[in-house]
Amino acid sequence: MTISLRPSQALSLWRDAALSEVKGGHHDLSMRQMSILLTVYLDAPPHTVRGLASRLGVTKPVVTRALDTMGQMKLLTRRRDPRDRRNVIIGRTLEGALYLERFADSVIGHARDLPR
Amino acid sequence: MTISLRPSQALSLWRDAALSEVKGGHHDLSMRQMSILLTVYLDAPPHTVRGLASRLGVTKPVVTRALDTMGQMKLLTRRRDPRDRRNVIIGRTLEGALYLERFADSVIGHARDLPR
DNA sequence: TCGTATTGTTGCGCATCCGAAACAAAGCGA
DNA sequence: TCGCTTTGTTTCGGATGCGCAACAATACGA
Repeated sequence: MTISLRPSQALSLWRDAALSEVKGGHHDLSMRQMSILLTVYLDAPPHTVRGLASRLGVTKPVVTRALDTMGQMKLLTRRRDPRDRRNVIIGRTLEGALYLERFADSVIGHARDLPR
Repeated sequence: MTISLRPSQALSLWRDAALSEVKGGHHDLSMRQMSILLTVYLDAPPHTVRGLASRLGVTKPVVTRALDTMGQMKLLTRRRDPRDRRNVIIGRTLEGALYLERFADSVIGHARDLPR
């Protein structure tokens, strides 16, 4: 499946979706945080701090802090790996799933009526 | 022109583009900041603080501070309106245009090879 | 000219973030 | 058991963000 976009369409799509998010008064996540959240929900588990850090090319403290914030927002969870208690397993939440589902719908809607 | 996306494709596209941005070590803009930047570059000028604030549904200080930050990043400029010196006109820069051009290419590239 | 409205900025107290380094806890090999 | 490694968190100083309210500068009508 190939989806063709022209530059102005790509930017319009991003702007419209981000704008809906802002106007909706939801979380104001940075690109780093959004990358982490989406990776947790799109890639196969398990997810660890170390894994996410290397996947994103950022340091571990960055991931730890993003988990602090988004954990407090109930967008994901943290728990110790019982098999290797050094690891922390990052899990999904119902709230996070609903948030991304709604976000995806927003992107889809804006993609549908993009200026030609 | 109608572009059809399924939810997982919408999220993958956003994730891949955001991830490239993060891994590229560029600016870590929030959705609010990105909305402002894109609005300035996509909508017809002139752009004012008040106009952007109402367009985004945020307060004026939010816009002022975003302009502080992105102005320092050279992504846009501020100058007084000579006709009504209460107004501040927000302008584009070469650097901002290049940044968004590159970003658009990234989105396009990821949209092209999206999983079916 | 004088009062009032409009525009953008700043001050306040507080929360979050950064990178780098130090750190505690857990696993593991000899 | 005793280092050594690995994992995630915390600390540090400093930057940035927030909402809300007060503010200065400018415009404009009576």
